[in-house]
Amino acid sequence: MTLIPRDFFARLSVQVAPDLLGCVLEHQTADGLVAVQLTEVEAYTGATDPASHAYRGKTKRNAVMFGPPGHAYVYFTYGMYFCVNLVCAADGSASAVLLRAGAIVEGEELAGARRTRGVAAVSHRDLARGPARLCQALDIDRSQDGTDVCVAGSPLRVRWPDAGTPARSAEKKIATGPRVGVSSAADVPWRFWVEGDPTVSVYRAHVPRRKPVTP
DNA sequence: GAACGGATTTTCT
DNA sequence: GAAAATCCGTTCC
Repeated sequence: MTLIPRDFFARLSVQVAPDLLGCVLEHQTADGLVAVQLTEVEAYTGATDPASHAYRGKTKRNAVMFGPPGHAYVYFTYGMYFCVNLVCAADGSASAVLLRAGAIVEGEELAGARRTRGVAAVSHRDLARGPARLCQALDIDRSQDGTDVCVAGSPLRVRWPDAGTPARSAEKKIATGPRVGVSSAADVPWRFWVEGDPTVSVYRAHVPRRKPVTP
């Protein structure tokens, strides 16, 4: 098991994002270990990216994005869900990669239990298919915000793929396209995924939320 | 297979 | 007051 060095993240998020495909995110909790191999990510920057949380400057929520690379930025969204990012670029520069989807490679039973919570069973491909689902399967929430993922003692960390699972080799093609759920800067192809992988979430163009009916 | 509404916090206007 | 880096159940093709 080899963790990814911090230098890897000390680049622009657009460069880090495609290299992250195939890497494995692990979360060690009291219940056990769940690991997910990434198949879909999106890059975000700061001041020059209108779709980024950091576009309008530093807030209490996005402060971690402005910090040093190799840390996790976890945010709560739509009143119900968490999404996790890995912070890139130098300290002081807001930049991150959103982890959108992946395949569970360890702790699948535990991940399934977290995802279903007693309801219908979830198929293997759907366990971490989507950013909020990925967090749910790994039991990630705001208490992991700011966690250093580059140290072995951390409960949340990122490592290179196993030797036998070359997801990011010449065999696998990487596709790019517009980011999901983003209304501004939709022309920037900063979404990266492993072509043909069943765990990649289906693309949905941004649909503006219909305004509430006020009779 | 696609489209819509609901849940509900953080942030900005 | 409204929109957002979402998911899920329901409804209608």
